[in-house]
Amino acid sequence: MGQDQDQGRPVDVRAAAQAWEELFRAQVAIMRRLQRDPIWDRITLREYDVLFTLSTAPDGLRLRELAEHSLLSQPSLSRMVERLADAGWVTRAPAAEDGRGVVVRLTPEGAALQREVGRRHVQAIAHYVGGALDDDQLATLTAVAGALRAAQPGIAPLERDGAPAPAVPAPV
Amino acid sequence: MGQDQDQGRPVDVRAAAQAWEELFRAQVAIMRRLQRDPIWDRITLREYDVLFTLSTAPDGLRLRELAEHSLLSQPSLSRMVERLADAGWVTRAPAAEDGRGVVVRLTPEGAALQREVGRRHVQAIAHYVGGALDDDQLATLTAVAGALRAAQPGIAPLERDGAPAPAVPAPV
DNA sequence: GGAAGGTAGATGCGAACGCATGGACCTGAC
DNA sequence: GTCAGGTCCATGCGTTCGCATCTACCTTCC
Repeated sequence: MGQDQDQGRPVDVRAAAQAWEELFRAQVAIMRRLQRDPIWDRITLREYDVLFTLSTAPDGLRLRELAEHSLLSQPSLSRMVERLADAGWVTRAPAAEDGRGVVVRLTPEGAALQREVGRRHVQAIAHYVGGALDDDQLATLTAVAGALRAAQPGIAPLERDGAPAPAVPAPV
Repeated sequence: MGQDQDQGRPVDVRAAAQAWEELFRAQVAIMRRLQRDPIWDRITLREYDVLFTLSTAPDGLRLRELAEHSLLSQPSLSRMVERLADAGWVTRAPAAEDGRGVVVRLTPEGAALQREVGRRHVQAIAHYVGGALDDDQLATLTAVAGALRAAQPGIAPLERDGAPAPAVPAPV
């Protein structure tokens, strides 16, 4: 039935696959509805995600920190921030402590846009998610999804075919 | 028919937003790990999703039906199916009942590829999801996410110019 | 101090995306 | 029959994506 895990606990493969499929499908269903809401004419949902993350950091964030919270690859995020800066919603400044770094900060216009879009977006979330689950279910979902995410750093990545990690290309 | 929950019960906006954020972040975290697995050298995860959906339909699916289960827009899905057909993994045939329609079907090669990749993919899911949650949590997650998705058809889309909103910052 | 290796972010480039639209076909009213 | 409107899929087009790579800077070790 189960498959042995590194921690030694048997894992129900079918139950895990089913849970992932439901989680994934639910997320897709909600996301598609959110994206159809009539509030994304000024920024895209992905751009909003970046503005939202920045809104939680008054002193700005390094591009690297922003990438950790983003769905995008580093190059894509770099270009998105460039577009956001061109639009006047963020500023890019050299990092004081690290000559390689870039600190991204919301402008007042960007903060205002985030608040305005966020106000309508959270209402939509309450409509689609809060309209489907009661308070107990919301709390349960928050707890279980949080546990799932929190456990990830402690789980090793999958190796290729049971082979050991690839050797360094440059010997001595 | 879905029930109209907006009229009977107040929605906790903050709890709904928090649940959505955790759901979304957990999905992103797992998806990023899955995409890094060394099993996507022949097809992408999105292509696998299409092959998987087709594997559940021995008689094939209309492109329209496939689009309902897909994350892609209709044009993107149309082109993806074209690529899958060029690779020899699916066939496209005119629909018998509808001259506009296209029926997409797995080839034996496509079915074999789906099974092979699927076998490794489900192990990865068991590793990342099953390694993070116990059986009770998996069952809970399956139930709540399923309820969230099942309720969506009964919830009306958001209208332009919605109701006034509280000042709560919204996650993605 | 200086070389070696690692990290942060930018950029070239081809692939894939979504939006808008077009053409073919179906349906229903008359 | 035929015409209007809707549905299904394909295609033109501009945008955005990720991968690979590059430059610049930091850190470590000798």
